[in-house]
Amino acid sequence: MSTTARVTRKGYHHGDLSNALIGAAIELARVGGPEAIVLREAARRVGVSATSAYRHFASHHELIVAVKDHVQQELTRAMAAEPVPPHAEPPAQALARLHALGRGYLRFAQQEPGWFRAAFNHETPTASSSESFLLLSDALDGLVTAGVLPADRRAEVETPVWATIHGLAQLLVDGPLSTLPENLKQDTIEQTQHFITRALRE
Amino acid sequence: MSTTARVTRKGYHHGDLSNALIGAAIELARVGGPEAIVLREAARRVGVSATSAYRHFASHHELIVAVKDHVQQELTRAMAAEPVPPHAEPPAQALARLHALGRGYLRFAQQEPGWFRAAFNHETPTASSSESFLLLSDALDGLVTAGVLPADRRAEVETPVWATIHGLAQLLVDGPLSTLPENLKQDTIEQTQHFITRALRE
DNA sequence: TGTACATCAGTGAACGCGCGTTCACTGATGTAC
DNA sequence: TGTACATCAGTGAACGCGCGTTCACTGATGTAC
Repeated sequence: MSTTARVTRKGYHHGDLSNALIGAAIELARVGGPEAIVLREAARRVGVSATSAYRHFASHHELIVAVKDHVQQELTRAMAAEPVPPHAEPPAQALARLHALGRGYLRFAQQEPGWFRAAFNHETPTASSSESFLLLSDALDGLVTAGVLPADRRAEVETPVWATIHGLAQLLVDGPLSTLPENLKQDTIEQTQHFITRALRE
Repeated sequence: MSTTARVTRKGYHHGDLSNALIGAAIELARVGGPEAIVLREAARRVGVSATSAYRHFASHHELIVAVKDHVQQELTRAMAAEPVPPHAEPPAQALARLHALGRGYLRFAQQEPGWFRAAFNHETPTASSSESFLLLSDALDGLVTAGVLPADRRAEVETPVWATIHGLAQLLVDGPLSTLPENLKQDTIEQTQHFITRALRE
């Protein structure tokens, strides 16, 4: 991606310092979450003076926002990349599509907890925060089309579905469920998908 | 409560410094969340040297844990304190009880976002983290007794219900829903309660 | 093609800050006789 | 009831650290003529 394009330093000018700093900051967040995004450390890793960052970011906060933006795109990617098991019947297919998004969300949260925490650290709404929401929205439209969800319930269901998956992710990654053995974590995920299906189904 | 018992300083010895420090730290968390729990600042507010804290806590971390513990008890209290509108029919009554817990949870999160964040900051399981879970567990038992929820689904429903409310709280307090006007926030809460009811009901 | 010069993208030193923690200390308290 | 003394609960100075940011600077780049 653009943020990881590495141009080996060819003298005084770096060539792609902005992206290099973001890349280093992303790596910091990956390991230590949002509070590990330290401007000086990012500069250090790129092999550049701390001050140079100010040619590309007005402040530490701007660097953080850049990382959040990237990480939210990664979340969206993980959701979209989750395979959808094929089903013959449209209703089952539409549900499978929704549940794949949920699995992608949860997989991302579990595999990259630092990034996940960075994505949702406080409200700092970035441009990319809506992208994953659009995927959910599409999947719900699909449920209406497939006749699983009545059209008049479509709107009221959006936030609850999101909240359920998001809450489970929080509990598994950062909360009281984080100490569960992996197989029990998988069980809670399946239970939750089942729970959502029940709430949606006419 | 014990942590807020203020003994006016009567000379060299404070008398209740441990609780006074915890109380100050709780106030810091209230305003600024868990990362605002700063040992030196708590000591400053109590009017005592920073070092004195080490007579009562082995480390900064211990102070944080004490705050988390308190704050989790507050959450439990908020859940238990939420009024339950009376219903004639046992099923409706059992559902009302569950939903009151949810409302208490969400009210606490919205009214005291700093505390809420402190309660769930990373995993640092405290003794009190299970208390609010017990309330949920009781309410679900009540749903089984009232015939709303089949006994064999009782277990699989616990985590999803929790996740849904917890997720909504996160989205409202710290996440993308935090910028919604208050009335729309209330709408999402009602939608979510309805969503849960649907998922539970036989 | 060569040169003057504005602009751009870096540098290194320094500032001010506040943190958690250690250390050797001292004043206050309580207990044994 | 008085006193010696151990223990307890504070103190103040200091350490080492790392942060974000500012400043005046300098080397590299690109463009106008």
